[in-house]
Amino acid sequence: MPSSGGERLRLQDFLPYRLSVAANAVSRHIARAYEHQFGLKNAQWRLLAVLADEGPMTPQRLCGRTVMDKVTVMRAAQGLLRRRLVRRLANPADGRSHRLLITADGKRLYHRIVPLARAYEAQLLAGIGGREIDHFRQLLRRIEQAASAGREG
Amino acid sequence: MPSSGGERLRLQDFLPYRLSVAANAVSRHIARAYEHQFGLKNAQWRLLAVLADEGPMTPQRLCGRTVMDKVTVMRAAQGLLRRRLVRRLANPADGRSHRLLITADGKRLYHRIVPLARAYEAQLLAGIGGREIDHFRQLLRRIEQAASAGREG
DNA sequence: TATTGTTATACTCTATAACTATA
DNA sequence: TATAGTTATAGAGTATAACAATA
Repeated sequence: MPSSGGERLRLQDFLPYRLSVAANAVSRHIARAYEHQFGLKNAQWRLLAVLADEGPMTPQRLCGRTVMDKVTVMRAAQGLLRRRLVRRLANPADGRSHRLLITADGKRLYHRIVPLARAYEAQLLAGIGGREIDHFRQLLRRIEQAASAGREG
Repeated sequence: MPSSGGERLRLQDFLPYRLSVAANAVSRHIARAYEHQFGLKNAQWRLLAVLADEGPMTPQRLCGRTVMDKVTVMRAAQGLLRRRLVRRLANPADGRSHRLLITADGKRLYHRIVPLARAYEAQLLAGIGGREIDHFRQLLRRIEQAASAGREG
């Protein structure tokens, strides 16, 4: 009988652990699939999706929208630029900044991936009711906010 | 209006993305707190918790119990060994293998961390009912299993 | 001076493979 | 030969800091 006295904690029941394991399994699956089928890293797929859905935006704003590090966004953008899936839009008013814009090629690739992404999401949630899914999403958001609260990055 | 034709996907509503963002925020918080207060990396904390709660076990089994890479377990174990928080138990029947055993120092440290871990978990779930939490955990497990299914690695 | 983008450096976790010593 | 543990190497994401160009 290990750890006889004092408090104990089952890692298997520790929410941060379960959250991490689940998220990693999902991310790893997607990373492998999209890398294999489309040559896109996770970070690149995130950028492409945001640019396709929300229009041109600066690298700085992309960091916020994708919750990724500045360096990660930089490297992902460079890969997408090299493949001509996005291009730069200069900012006449401010020579320092620019916006990234998805190209026609980028949109085509994006529209090939969307159905697969939806299908995988459905597969993850197979057999779970719509109300349950909504509720799950809400709790996930609350946990995310609780975890993000009180950090000034 | 970006992405006028074809299917679109809001990254902000894409479950794998939300899951990843939430898990990363939680993991980052813990990593910083425990690194700062106890000098423990996430991987080291996982090992310590499993060894404290489940008793001595081989590195191989630890990989399975913590869902971490072999190399990650190796490096984490080396750190814990260096600090005498765990030690090796030789296996007389098989000279190749051994088990890792948490030491008295390791247990002391573990028992200092447990209340903090519980408190943080409670903080993440503040204001959420017990039944809701159970349900959330169930769905998380289902998603994890759906994501892990069909990989032989 | 402050900010945008960029590069450099380092660290963690992961992935693959090679190596050792036992079996 | 196969396996447990170990080490080497490389990649992705993160964190910090430095730098150039512009404001």
